[in-house]
Amino acid sequence: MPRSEEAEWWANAVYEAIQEVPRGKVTSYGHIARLLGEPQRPRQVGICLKVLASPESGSHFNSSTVPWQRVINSKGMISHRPYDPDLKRTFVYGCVFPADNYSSGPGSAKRQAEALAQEGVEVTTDSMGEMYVDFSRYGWFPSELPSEGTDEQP
DNA sequence: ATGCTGACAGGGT
DNA sequence: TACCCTGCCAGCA
Repeated sequence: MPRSEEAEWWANAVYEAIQEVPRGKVTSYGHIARLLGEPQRPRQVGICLKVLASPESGSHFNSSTVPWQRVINSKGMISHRPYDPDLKRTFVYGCVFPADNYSSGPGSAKRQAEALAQEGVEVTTDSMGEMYVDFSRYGWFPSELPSEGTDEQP
């Protein structure tokens, strides 16, 4: 979880940007980073999603208010969520958070695919078991966030 | 303190 | 095409 003020700002910006992704569309971690003017930080976008709160937490941004399922990697693939069942935690990146966290932990990649299918996005599985979305049909890659650019005040 | 992990991405070989 | 390397950065061992 973000602790410093800057990290807090970043996480909130990431969540707000993701809320702009329309239902039935998908974008990439890297694109969210570019929209926020930080093209070098796609990983930190993934981190924010990983620590996204559960709805029960009472947090403003949580897995029911942020369409986390609409963010996939640049190859159009639903990213893996490494998980070590023996450790009873969702892998090694610092924060230990509950394995039943809806948007992360075991099975969350499948939940992501299901959530996408539910909003009309076709998810295909290749011979390796990897799940893909076709960006040419469902991709959302605007050059700017709706709020910026056209709407600047002098 | 140091080293090493990642829900990533782009460039180089 | 398929790796490999390099930024990126918070939190454990």
